[in-house]
Amino acid sequence: MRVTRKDVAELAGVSGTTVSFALSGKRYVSEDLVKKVNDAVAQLGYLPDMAAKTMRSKKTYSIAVLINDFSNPLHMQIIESIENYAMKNGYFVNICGGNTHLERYINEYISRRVDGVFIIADAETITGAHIQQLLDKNISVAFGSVNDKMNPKICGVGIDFKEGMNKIISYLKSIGHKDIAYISAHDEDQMDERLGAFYDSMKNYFGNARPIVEKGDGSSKATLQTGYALTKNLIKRTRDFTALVCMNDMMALGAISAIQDAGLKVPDDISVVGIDDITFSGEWSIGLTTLSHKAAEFGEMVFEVLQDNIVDKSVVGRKIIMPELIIRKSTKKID
Amino acid sequence: MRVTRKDVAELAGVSGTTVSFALSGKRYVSEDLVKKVNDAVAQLGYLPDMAAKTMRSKKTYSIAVLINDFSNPLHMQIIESIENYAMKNGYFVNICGGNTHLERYINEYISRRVDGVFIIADAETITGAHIQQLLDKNISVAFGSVNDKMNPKICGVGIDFKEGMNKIISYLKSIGHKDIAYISAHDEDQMDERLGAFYDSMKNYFGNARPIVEKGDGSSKATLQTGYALTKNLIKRTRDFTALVCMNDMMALGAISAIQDAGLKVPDDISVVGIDDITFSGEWSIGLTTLSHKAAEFGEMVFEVLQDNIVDKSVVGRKIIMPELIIRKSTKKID
DNA sequence: CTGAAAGCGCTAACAC
DNA sequence: GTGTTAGCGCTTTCAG
Repeated sequence: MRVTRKDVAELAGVSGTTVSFALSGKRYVSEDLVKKVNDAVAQLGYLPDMAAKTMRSKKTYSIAVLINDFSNPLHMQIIESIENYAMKNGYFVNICGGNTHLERYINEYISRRVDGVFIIADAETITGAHIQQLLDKNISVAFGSVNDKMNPKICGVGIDFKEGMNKIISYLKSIGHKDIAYISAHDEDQMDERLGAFYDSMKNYFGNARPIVEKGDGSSKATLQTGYALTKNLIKRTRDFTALVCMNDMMALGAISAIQDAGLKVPDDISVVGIDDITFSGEWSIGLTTLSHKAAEFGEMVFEVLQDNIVDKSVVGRKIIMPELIIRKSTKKID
Repeated sequence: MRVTRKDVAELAGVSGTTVSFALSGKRYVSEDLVKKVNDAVAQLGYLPDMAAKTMRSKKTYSIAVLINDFSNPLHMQIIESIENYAMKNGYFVNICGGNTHLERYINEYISRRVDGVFIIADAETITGAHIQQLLDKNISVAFGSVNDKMNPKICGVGIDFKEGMNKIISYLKSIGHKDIAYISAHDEDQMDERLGAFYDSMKNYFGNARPIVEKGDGSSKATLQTGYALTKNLIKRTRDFTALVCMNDMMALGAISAIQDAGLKVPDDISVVGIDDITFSGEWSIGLTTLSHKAAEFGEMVFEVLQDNIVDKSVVGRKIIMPELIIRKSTKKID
């Protein structure tokens, strides 16, 4: 049924070993035989059996992505990019969703010997013990964030929100804004670097320690709906701002909608800035000014740190993406 | 390093064979020994080696999803659902993107012995020959659509757009609309059942063989931007409609934006209906009335037909999802 | 009722 | 330069 190395060897008139080495190049094989082997491979349509390879080498050339929010377009863009680079390097990508079957996933990773795992899920339910199980089995782990307290064996690619927020605020300042509000779905805590960065930036650029902020309760998600509701409340509370920075693009879209519903115009009355640069932010009719995390680069880096660690466990990559401000039409100079 | 079956056997004081059968249940093992084995497994934290299993059984308990549009939220919802059911049944999901490396992917599928492949990518570049390669190697194939001319060995889950469109049009009729327009990113051809279904429904319900339709050129994608542009053109051309059906939700969102820009209101002046029910359609401030394909069910069915075919190649499942109209706030009764 | 042993397809010492 | 062979960890026939 299946074409095996042995078939190739027979057709080429050489030993199985020679087929192996001719294909891998790990030891010299005369040109003559290499050609014979290649011909036989082509003729038979031979494809190596990964399971057998894995059995010997203990490598699968596959990584897993653990994600819990498939509806976040940014996550999907990152995964698309990871997959792209993985494939270029001969790796396969497994996708796993939700935090519900976490224990199961960890076991599967071990059972199936994935070489590495990228965790983009909200880390709440993932404990150090889970991670340790993977590391114990020599499986590389990368996070979609970076901080000082992280287990030193875990790789990571983070985003420099501080600098990113500075880019937003300095840009708004440069076009004449100084009363800048912010909407956040979450309350301020260690999970949300964005809000902290906003406070810092406002202090840096304006010496304003108490900027206008509208926050959701602990349970709200950073959705369009939340953006709409928060902005509605915000406008009811005060109109003392000319620019609104939103925790992410979806919320920004909701915010724009709320602003328009209130009879105001974007960007004429209020400039709106998002964060994330998800695909359709650029396609949006208004054209959302937003902070891009460069999903394609992000994905490439994730794959890079993972692969480096897979190859050599002593190399633990920590990279930081410098976000870039994409100026579109939702922001406008104040006269 | 790694705990193997042999270790379990030694600790439990039985043979490797008994460990196998105690775990698989494929032959009787005395309760006594089963307990000993289970204890040893727990104590050692033994996890089977999938590669070795695959080597014997020729099964990987994994399926691959081939997708070319990660930015389509509906696709992601479907994948999330597939993954969910796959995991429940002990399967792993591989994700592969883009049509660029198609040849590579096919080879990887064979090399890695995935049990099945679900193809949700636009089928343009995927030829019958590609599919045949997979089928030849006993790999199951499922499409995200169904039609009569399909290779009889390929499973599929389709959507009944005809009936779905009837639901839209009959609903609009029931609330007093009769001048109903449609925007489509693509021109009419076999790839786009939706447009054809619209013509049919309009004829059925109103005897109108030439309803108002605004089409993009062959190259435009069904994005928010396209929806905006088409609607703008449409409004410029005619205002002789009270309801607008859009090829998908993203376009509907663009349409709403264009309608508002034209100084009209949704749903007071124009009722808007989308198709797909992507996640944030419900979260949208306006609340989009849309046709749901029930992504969760869709994913479950895809996994089901795949698994059935994996288990028994003579079972080629073809299922049809009956879409459901979700009525929200973008549509309104005409007085 | 349980164990021994062959073999899945591959790699990499170890021969020659 | 090339070939022989011993496993990798598992399942399953065949013996007992």
